[in-house]
Amino acid sequence: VTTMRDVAITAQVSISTVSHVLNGTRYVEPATESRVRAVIEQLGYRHNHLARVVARGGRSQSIGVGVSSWTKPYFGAVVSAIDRAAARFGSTLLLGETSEDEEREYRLVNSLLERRVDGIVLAAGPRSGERTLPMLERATTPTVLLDRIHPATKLDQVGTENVEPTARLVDHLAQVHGKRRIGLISGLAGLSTTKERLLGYEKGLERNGIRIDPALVGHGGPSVQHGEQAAARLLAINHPPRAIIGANNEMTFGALRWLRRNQISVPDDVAFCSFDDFEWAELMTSPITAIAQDWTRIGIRAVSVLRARMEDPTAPHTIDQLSPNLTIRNSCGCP
Amino acid sequence: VTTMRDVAITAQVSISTVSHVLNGTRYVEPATESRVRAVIEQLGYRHNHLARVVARGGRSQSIGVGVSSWTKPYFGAVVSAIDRAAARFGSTLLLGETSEDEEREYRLVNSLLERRVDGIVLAAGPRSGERTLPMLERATTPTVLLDRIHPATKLDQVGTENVEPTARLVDHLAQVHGKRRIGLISGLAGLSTTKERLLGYEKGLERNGIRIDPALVGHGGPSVQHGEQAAARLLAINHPPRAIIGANNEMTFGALRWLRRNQISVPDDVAFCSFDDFEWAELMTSPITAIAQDWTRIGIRAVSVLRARMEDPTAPHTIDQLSPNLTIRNSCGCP
DNA sequence: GTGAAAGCGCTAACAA
DNA sequence: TTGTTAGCGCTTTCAC
Repeated sequence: VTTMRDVAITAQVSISTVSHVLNGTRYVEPATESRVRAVIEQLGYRHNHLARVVARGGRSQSIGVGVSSWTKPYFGAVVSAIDRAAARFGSTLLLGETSEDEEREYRLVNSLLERRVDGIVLAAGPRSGERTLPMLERATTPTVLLDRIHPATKLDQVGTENVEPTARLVDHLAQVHGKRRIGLISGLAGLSTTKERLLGYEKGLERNGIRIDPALVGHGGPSVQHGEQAAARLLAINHPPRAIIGANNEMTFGALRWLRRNQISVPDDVAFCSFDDFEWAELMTSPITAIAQDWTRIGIRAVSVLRARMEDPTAPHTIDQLSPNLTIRNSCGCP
Repeated sequence: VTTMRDVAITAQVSISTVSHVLNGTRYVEPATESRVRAVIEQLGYRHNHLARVVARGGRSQSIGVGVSSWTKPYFGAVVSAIDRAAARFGSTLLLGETSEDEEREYRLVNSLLERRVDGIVLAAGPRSGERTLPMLERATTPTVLLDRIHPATKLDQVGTENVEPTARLVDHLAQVHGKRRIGLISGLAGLSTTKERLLGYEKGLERNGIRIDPALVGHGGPSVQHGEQAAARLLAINHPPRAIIGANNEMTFGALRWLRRNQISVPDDVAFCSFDDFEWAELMTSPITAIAQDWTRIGIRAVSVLRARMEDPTAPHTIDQLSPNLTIRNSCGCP
C-alpha cells in the first residue's frame, strides 16, 4: 500500500505538505497543491484514518451502536435515524448485536470502547447492570441508553413512555368496548419496558374499577414463540380473557398467530391491542389497534443527547421518554 | 486517558512486557503477569485498538457493510448473519446506509476503505458502476457484492436466483389457476434484481404460450408509494390483469395496500404472488404466496466468500446466486 | 510557503 | 524472562 511518504517523495515535497493539503490545514501554493493532488490520484493513495486518529490522539469520528437483534423491525428505523444524524457531522457507525446476552453485550461494548468510538448508543439488555453499565459509567465515552430505561444508572437515556399509553389501551378496551376480562402478554422479564407496560396495564385496570387477576397476565419472553405459548396458556384458563394486549411486536405476532391457527376470531372472540405498531398492520385480517413508537425521533434524539454530552460531560444526566401514538384500527372491536 | 506507558510505569515493567501480557504473545512470569493485570484493572486501562492496528501495519479486524436502507426488512437478517459470522473471527461491523444514492454510496465505501476494513460487503445501487465499483476494483480490499449482481465487475458476488423462480410464479398462476392476463409490478430500474425478475416474468409467459403485453408491466421504484401507484395504473388499463406479481417487498406491500383501499379482493378479483416473503404474511387477510430469499444463508455465504478472497486474492471471482423458496399460501387462489 | 522532527500509543525484532 | 529500540502512518509545533 502507498503511504503519505510515497506521495511526498514522488511529488517532491515534504510529508507535512502532503498532510496539510489533505487536511486543508495551512496555506499551500496552488501549484504545489495540484502537484500533490495529481500524485495522490496517480498513486491511488488513500488516507489512513486509523493513523490519523492515533496521531491526533483524538476520537475516531465514529459512533458505536448496540442493539439486541437486527431482525427486530424497529431497529432498522432507529439505526437509520442515527446513521443520518451521525453522518451530518462526519461520523460512521460501528454496529453490533447483543442478543440480550450479557456476555455478548459486554464484549461488544468493550470492543467499541477499544476502538475509541466517540459515543455509544446502547439498547441495554436485562443483565446489563452487572458489568456493562458499570463499565460504561467508569469510561469517559459519552453514552446514551436506548429504549430500555435503567433508573439506577447515571447515563443519559432515551426511550418511549410506557405506563400511561398502556393504561390508555386498557381504558379503550374497558370504556369503549366494555371489556372486563383483559389479559396482557408481557415481554422479556428484566427489561424496563416490560415492567412499565405491566404497570400501565395494572394502572388501567385499577382506574376502571377492574380487579387485577394474575391469571390474566401471560409472561412472554424474547421471541415470537414465547408470545405464542403465552397466548395458548392465557386462552386455556377458566374464564379466558375477552381482550388481550400484546406488550410488544413479538408478543403480538406470536399471539395473533396462535389465535389464527386456532380459529379464534379477532375481535369477535377476543379483542386485541398491541404496544408496538408494524408496517403491515393495515393489511391484516383485522387491522391491529396499536401504539406506535416514534423510532426515528428516538434515534435522532439519541444522537443529539450524545452530542450534548460530548460538549458538556458534567451536565446532569437526562432521561427522555417520548410519547408514542395510538392508532385505533379494528382489532379492538372498533368498526 | 491512561496508556500502556502508565501501566508499565506503575507495574514497574517495560512497555513491551505489558504489550505481551495483553497479547499473550510471549512468556511472562506469572508473578509479573498478575502484577500487570492488577495495575491494568486498577488504572482502568483499555487497549487502544486503533494504535494496535497502525503498529501492526495490518488490518482492523472489522468488516464494512453497506446496504441501501436499514428499514428494508430483509437487511436485518443479512446483517445479523454477517455479524455472527464475522464475530467468529473477531471482527466488528462498520455499517452504512446508501439510500440507493450514488454519492452517499461512494462516500460510504471511501470512508470504509480509509478506515482500513478487512473486507466490504455491499448492496451496490443502480449507479454504482460509475465510481464505486471501479474504486473497489482498484482497491485491494476484499469485497463481495450483495443481492444485486453486477455482471461487468470483477468482484465476488452473492445473491438470489431471480429468473427461474419468477418464471415459476407465472407457471403457477397460469397452469394451476388458469390466469392469462398476468401483470408485474417491477422494482427500481437499474438493479439486476429488477431486470432478472422482469426477464423471468417474460420467460414464464412465453413458455406458457401467453403473449407479452407491455401494458401489464407496472414500473415501480424504490418505495412503497411507487408500488401503490404502479398498482393503480395497472388496474386502470382496458383489460386489467387478473393476476399480479409484486417484484419485491415494497412493490407487494404498495400494491396490496392499494387493492385493499380500493376494495379489490385478493384473490377473488385479482390473484397475487410476491417475490420476497415477509414475517406477517400468514396473518394477512389473504395469506400471500411468496418467494422467500434465504437472507441468513446469503449473509453467511458473503462472509465466507470474503474470507476465501482474503486468503487467495488471485482466485477467479465467483458469482453465487442461491435458490429461494416458494411458499404457496392463498393469495394466488389456492385454497 | 515549506520542511524537520518530535510525538500519538502500540508492536516486534533484537539484545541481554 | 525481560528490556531497548526502531518502527507503523499520520499530525503538528517550530524553525527557516
